[in-house]
Amino acid sequence: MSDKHMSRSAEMYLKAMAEMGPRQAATVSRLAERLSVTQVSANEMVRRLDEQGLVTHKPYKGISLTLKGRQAAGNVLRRQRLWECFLYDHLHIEWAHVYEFACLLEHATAPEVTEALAEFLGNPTTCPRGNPIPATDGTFSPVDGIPLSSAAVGVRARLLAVTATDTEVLKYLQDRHLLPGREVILRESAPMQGPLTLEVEGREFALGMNMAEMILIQPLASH
Amino acid sequence: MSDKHMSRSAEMYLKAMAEMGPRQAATVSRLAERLSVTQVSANEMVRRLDEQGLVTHKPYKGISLTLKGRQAAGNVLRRQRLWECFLYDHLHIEWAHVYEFACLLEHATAPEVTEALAEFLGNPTTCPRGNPIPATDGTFSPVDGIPLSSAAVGVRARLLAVTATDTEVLKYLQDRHLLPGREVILRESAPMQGPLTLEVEGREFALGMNMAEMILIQPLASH
DNA sequence: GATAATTTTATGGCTTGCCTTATTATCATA
DNA sequence: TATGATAATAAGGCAAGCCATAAAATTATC
Repeated sequence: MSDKHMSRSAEMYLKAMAEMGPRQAATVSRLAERLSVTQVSANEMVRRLDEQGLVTHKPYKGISLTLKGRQAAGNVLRRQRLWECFLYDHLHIEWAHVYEFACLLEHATAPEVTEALAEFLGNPTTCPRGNPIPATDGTFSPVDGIPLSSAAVGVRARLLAVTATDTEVLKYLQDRHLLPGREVILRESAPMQGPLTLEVEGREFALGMNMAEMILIQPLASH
Repeated sequence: MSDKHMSRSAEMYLKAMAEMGPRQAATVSRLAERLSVTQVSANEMVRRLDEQGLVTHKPYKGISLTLKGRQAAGNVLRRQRLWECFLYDHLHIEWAHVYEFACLLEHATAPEVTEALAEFLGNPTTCPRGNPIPATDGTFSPVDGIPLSSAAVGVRARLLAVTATDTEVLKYLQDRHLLPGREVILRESAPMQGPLTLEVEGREFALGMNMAEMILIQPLASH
C-alpha cells in the first residue's frame, strides 16, 4: 500500500526483530548489537521504521512489529530460508556458511523468483537450521521447542532448530555436530550460568549458555 | 589486491561497458543513457572507476576497461548469466524477465555461490539470451555473429544471441519468437535506416534498426 | 529519595550516488 | 576559421545510513 521497496538495511532490522522472536523483547540496544551498529544508528532506523508504520517504539518500553512489519519481516525470512534450502540442498554449500550467503541473496529477490524458487524446492517448511519458512503471506508458527539452556540435566532430546546466525557460531556448532535432527544428551550444567556438558553422537563437550540459548530442542521420553 | 567489494553501482557501470562490447566505443553519454542516469552522474562514477584503475577515461576520446576492470566486469557477467540460466532452466521464469531478475541477484552473490551454481548448472557456456558465460577468470570470447542490422536482404540466418537487456525490448522480441536458435529470414530492408521485415516461423513482421542491432545472427547457406 | 545505570535524543559529520544548473573545453563542419 | 553541437567539469544539494560525542530522560537500586 505504501512502500514498494524496502532498503536492505530496513529489511535487516525487521528480520532481526522477527528472528529474536517474542521470547526476548526487542530493544534498541539488542538490535544494535545484533546488527553490529551503534545504538544511535539503530535508534535512527527504528524511528524511521516507526514513521513508516512497520514497528512501534515505546521509549524505554520496547519495540514491537506492527502487523505490516510482521508481514514484511515474514517475507524477508521466507526469502532468506528458501535460499538457505537451495544453497544447502542443491549447491551443497557448507552448512555454517549457508545463512550468510542466503542473507546476501534475500534482499535481491523479486517476488516471482521467490515463489518460483519455493516451487522448485518443493515448498519446504523448514530451513537447514530447522527454522520454519513463512508462508507467502509472511505468517509462520514458531518452532515448538525449548531452548537447550533451559533443559534439565540428564535429558535426552532431539535438536529441532538453531537460531544462531553468526557464521562463526554456526561453524562452532557444525564442528560439534550440533545440527537439526541430531540427538543430544545434557550431561551436566555448571553453576552460575556456567557451561553445559553435552553428548552428541557419543562425543562429550562443553557449550556456553549463550549458545545454548540459540538451540531449540524437543525432550525425548527417557528409554 | 585493492578492493574487496565493489559497489552495486560500480558493478553496473563495468558490466554495461563489457556488454556494449568493443563494437561501440564506450562514452560517458552512452553509459549514462544505458544506466538511466544523468551524464554528470556517469561522469562522476567514471572518474571514480578511473581512480581505482578499473577504466581509463581519455576526455573526448572514450572510456576503456583496464585489465583489472575487464576481469571485474567479466566476473559480474559470469554471475549475471549463470543466474539467468538458473532462472530460466530451473525456475521457469519468463524469458523476457530473466535478465532483470538475474541482475538483482548478481550483486549479491558470493564467489563460492557463483562456482557452486556453475557446477549445479553443468558449467553452461551461454545464457538464455545466447551470450557467452565468462570463465572463472572473467575472460570470454564474443559471440561469433553479425548484427541483424547489417545483414543482406534475402539472407536466411540462425539467431545466435540477443544483447538487449531492457525487459520491454526483450518482451517485444519474445512475443515475436526472436529467440536464440530460431531461424530468421530477412525479407526486406526499408531505406533510410527504416525497419526490417523479418520472417520467423512463418510469420512476417517489421523490426526497427535499433533493435536489429541488438540481435546477432549467423547467416545460413542458402538451400 | 538520591544515585547509578541504561536509554533515548540532539548535534554535527562522513560517504556514496544521485540530482540540477551553469560553465568550459573540444570536436566537427560549414 | 568561426560556429554549433557534444563532452566534460564545476558548484551546490539531497537522502540514506552510518559514525562519535554529549546531553537529557527514565528506570532501577541502594
